[in-house]
Amino acid sequence: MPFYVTTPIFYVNAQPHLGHTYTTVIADAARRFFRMSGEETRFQTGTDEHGDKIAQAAAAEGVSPKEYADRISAMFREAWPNLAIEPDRFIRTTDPDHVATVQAALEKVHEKGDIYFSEYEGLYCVGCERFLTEKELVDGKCPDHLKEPERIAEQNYFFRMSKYQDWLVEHIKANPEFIRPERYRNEILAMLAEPLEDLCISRPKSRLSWGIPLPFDENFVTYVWFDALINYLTGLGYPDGPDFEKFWPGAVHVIAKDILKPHAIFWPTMLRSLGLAPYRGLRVHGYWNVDDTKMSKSLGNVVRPGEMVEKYGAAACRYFLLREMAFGVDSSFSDEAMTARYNSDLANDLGNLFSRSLTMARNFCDSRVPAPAAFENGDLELKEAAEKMVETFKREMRAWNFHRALAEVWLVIGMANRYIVNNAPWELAKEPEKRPRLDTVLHTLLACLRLIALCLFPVMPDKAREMWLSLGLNDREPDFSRDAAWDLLAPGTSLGQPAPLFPRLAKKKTGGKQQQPKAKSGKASNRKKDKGKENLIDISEFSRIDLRLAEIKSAERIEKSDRLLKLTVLAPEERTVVAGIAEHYSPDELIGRQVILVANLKPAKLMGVESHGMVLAIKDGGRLILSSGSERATPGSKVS
RNA sequence: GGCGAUGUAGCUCAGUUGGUUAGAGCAUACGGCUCAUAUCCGUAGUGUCCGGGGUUCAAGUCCCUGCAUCGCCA
Repeated sequence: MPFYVTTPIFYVNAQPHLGHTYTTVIADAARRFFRMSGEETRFQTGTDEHGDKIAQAAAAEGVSPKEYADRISAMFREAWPNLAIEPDRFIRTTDPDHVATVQAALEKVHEKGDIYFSEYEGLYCVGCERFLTEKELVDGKCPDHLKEPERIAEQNYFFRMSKYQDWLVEHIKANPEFIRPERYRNEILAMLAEPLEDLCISRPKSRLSWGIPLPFDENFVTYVWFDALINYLTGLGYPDGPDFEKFWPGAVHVIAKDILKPHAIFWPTMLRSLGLAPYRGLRVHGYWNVDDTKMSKSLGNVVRPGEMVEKYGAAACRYFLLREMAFGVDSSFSDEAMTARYNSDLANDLGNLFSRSLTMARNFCDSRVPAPAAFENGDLELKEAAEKMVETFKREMRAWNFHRALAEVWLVIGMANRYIVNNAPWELAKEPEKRPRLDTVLHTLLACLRLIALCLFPVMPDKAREMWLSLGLNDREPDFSRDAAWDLLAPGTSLGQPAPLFPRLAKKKTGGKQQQPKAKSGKASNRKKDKGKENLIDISEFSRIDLRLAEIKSAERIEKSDRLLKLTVLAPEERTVVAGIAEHYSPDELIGRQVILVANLKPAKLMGVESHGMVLAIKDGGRLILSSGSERATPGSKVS
């Protein structure tokens, strides 16, 4: 069946980060895998560009919404080629064909009678761009934006989603593969156990003009989901395009867990109303934390794909993302973890395996594929393991278990390294009568490397091609039907010259201590010396603490706490900090004061309020004195 | 508050339908090799499988309960 994989279209209110990168990398890897499995494939990603937030951000910059969207959208489009990500279509919700498709779809659903006009009254938060329920409010304010929502009564169009609820429940129950992993399927079934409300799909133009006008009422624009989700159809040329019939039955959407509900509930009911089959599958992944902390702008720990690729290269980044995260659950990124994977898996195990193999082929066989003689048990074991690897790899990739698929490949990489030591080709090379054995061993080894490279194509296309070419194979896209046989290396073929595939990365230096290799005898005494200095920290340890000047914008007491104040500070971005200073300072006298803030402290919830940093103060007996500079300075200035 | 997930070695995790002395990788220590990117190979470990109770000839695995962490819903 043709395979059509999509990422969500990413909202242009933020620049590409690790989360976007992961979604897009796995979509690309999956598409490469299915293409190599002989399927026709199509892969689409893009950007979502309408809405209040974009209009406001553009206004703040003094540009038009389209100009603003152009700029951010380009950042996404330009980020992907650096990671060997090759979508067939990069779609934008401002593309003319998309606007037309949204309107056509709305028209159709409207004609069917699944859209109705009704009044809605509620508390609207401009920041969230949505109505909030009373229960969501904290002290009458939106907990995310710390603003009181406005009470708005307005008339809007609604999609009769509830009409399709029973059908959807049946469909999910009848198709275990529809939503995966299973935890998310269960979550959706739990949500569907309650009656669904209909979906508001419009905003009056008076309040929001940056959107796609409703075809049946010029006074309204389409609100988020009927605009965004339709992109999956637009890209195939719905309703008449030649690709639509071919690819739609094989549609697989990759998403992060935050947009599960729209994709698992809104979208299938919309498709049903349109008279279309539901997509084939939804694949839901978890979040990437950074250094075990939520990734967030205010913490300044956002990982950008550009920086990551520059540091580690596209292949290593793709490998890490696919290997490190168990699909579906949250995982953690850190430079330490990345470096460890890079050095141990890529440089030491895989890279060195290729390097030593090609070197031996050069030294002992004149850089040509040798002809094998009789096989021994050890040879056959490696062969069987490599053949099994290909099968397991295919099975796990199909099941979206990328980490397991890769673990299987590395199992065989380990075996190949052991195979070399067990057979010691350098010993065989010393005795001319062992020539046939030497040839057999190196031939077996190279055949094994060929299958390893084959499996790695979807994961790291560029490096896999390097491996492939260095094995003397021709420069065409390999696939699993033609190339998965064990021995397709013609004796006599010339091989590439050995070169490090993944040069080792320098280990992170901890305070320069490890720069000098220590004589073994000196080790014990060094340790003792270090012990005496335990309380001293190195300058590098200090520099990990991000101290900044912050200006207090507002302050309020936290209910039921005598000591805590909730502060909103500028540093330079706005953030919420909880400080235990209520017994020493009143909220009023704090406004406008400048203090020193630990800006990269792990966020913590205190009395229900999440604090993003710590304000420094001096304890003098019973007194508490807030820290500050002796003169005023720009909020956000670094303290060092 | 309701529902659910997770809890296994210092770290990250695997443990299929209950079935020998509970595994892998990383990290650590020691030894070996020299083809290789200071790489590779071997050996050595450490575990109250979150606590408590139960079912069973047999429980990391099934049931009940408590705790912790996380998620979703309200």
